Amino acid sequence: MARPNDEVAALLQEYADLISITGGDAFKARVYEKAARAIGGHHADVSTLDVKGLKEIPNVGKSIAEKVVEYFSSGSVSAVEELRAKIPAGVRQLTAIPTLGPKKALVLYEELGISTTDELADAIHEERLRDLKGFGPKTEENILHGISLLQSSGDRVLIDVAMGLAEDIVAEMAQVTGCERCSYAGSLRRVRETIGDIDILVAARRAEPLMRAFTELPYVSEVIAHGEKKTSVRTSKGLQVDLRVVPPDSWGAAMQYFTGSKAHNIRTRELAVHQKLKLSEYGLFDTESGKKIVSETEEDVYARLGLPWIPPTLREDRGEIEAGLRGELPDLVQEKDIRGDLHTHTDLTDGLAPLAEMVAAAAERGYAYYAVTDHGPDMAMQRMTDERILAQRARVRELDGEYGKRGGRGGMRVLHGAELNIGPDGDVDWPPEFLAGFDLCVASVHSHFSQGREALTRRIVRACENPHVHIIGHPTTRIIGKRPGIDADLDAVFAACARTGTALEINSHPDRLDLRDEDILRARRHGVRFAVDSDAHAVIHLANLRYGVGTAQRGWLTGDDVINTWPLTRLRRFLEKA
DNA sequence: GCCGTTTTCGGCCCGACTGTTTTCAGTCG
Repeated sequence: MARPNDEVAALLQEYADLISITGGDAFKARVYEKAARAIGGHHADVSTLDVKGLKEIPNVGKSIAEKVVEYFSSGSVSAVEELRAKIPAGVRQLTAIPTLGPKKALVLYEELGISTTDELADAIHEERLRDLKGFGPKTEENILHGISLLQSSGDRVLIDVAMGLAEDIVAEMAQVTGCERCSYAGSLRRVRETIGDIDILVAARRAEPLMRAFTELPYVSEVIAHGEKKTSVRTSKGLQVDLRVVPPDSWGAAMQYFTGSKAHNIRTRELAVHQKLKLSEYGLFDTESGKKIVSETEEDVYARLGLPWIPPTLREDRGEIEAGLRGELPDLVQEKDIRGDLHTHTDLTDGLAPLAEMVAAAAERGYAYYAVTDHGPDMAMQRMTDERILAQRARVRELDGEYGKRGGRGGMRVLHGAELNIGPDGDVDWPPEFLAGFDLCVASVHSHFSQGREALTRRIVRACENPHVHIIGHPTTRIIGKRPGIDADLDAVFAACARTGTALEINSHPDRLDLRDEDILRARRHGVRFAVDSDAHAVIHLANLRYGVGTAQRGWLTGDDVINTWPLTRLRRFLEKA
């Protein structure tokens, strides 16, 4: 079930789209977009707010506040309904076709009555677009190509897939003569959970050799646009990659611009305008004289706008500008702050690597502690028994003895834990006296995802109330792009975690990233603690932690919010759940 | 439609590329 805030955000976004399509005031459309974002990201449930409360949300004024109230009291908004009556839903969907925007969509509907993708494809094949003003042969071709892209998914990809490709391209570009600096930017640098396209930025005096090398990369299947300053390609897997080449002395302004987000950039440019400045990817300029003020580093650009450097993971216009102006940006948790991983598997259950290999790899990462948490017996296919887990414990204690003495700072302590299964009624695998033998327990939902909302909520709250459960693993159980999160009352779960001293996991596996950033932001307001874990089932998965840390940053978490940045003595006190 | 250290009206981010145009509109990010 969608949050009320998300429902309203979708409705306002639809209204904004309909305003654009009907040729309404573009500024008005933008305001509705901004309000949609603000409401979608607002911490409080907007269905409980009155007009006065709603108006306190930025970019929500009287008119929009009244529409929101109207929506919750009557189930619809008359202004939206009026536009819906004029423009079939299919027309709005036409704008999902790349290269086809609101203006062309309206022409197609008004002149030819086209309101679906199929009708559009037919009309092109019947050459009925030939007489329309602004529609030439190339436009027809682009639309047909756009339709096929839309139909062959062309979806966003998981962050690890995009990161692998981006790091490869950056390495390739760095080899090209004349490349002075090269980096990825965009949503990848902001560590969004999925990536729609990859932005690569290069600083060089001459762009041409880089553009050529870029289009000649082996996995490029199509060149979408090819100009002096920008080239866009599509890879054989359908991912779009944009290369921008800027003069070396514009590097900072260009990184700031191409990192985005779009909403964040609009805010920074507005700040510039208010100071009689103009901000673009080439630098920060004085509006009147046109003279460049700064552009070499991001720090310079932000500083001249009166802001501290804002970490990319915060650049979503979720209050980071205001916090920056007040000097109250959070001191975000960093990957180097993580002292240990608290959720990992071995080949005793469904992991691939033996205990000793996982522990050795963890020590290699410089951890101060590391927990082994294989599945309990309730996950029947894992064939866990008391004997097997106790034998593993004995081996863990031996390894703890070995690794605890190594290294300069007291070595790495190896902890013995388990990943328990939260059953349909909130019970977990073993009785309390057996659970007491573990150093820590993660507990997760693995089945019965579609119980009712109340039952799901009660189930997880019960797990929190278990004194031997320390961390709720992958709390919503979503699989990105495959399975939605469970429909539990997350605010009730967050409150229970805060009350019982149970941490919420930020699972770093790229197809989970669970909790997600927006839920972290809400949970944080309840005073919950978090554990950023890899849930590694193989040695290479340990490195996924970077994505979990990025997600934690997107949830504005500091090191103090994350229990596995703490020294072991403080962590052990937390595990007592006193 | 929202907003305000140029405040209650008049602004509202900025630039690249493409296609259909002879000077610019549309789309995208």
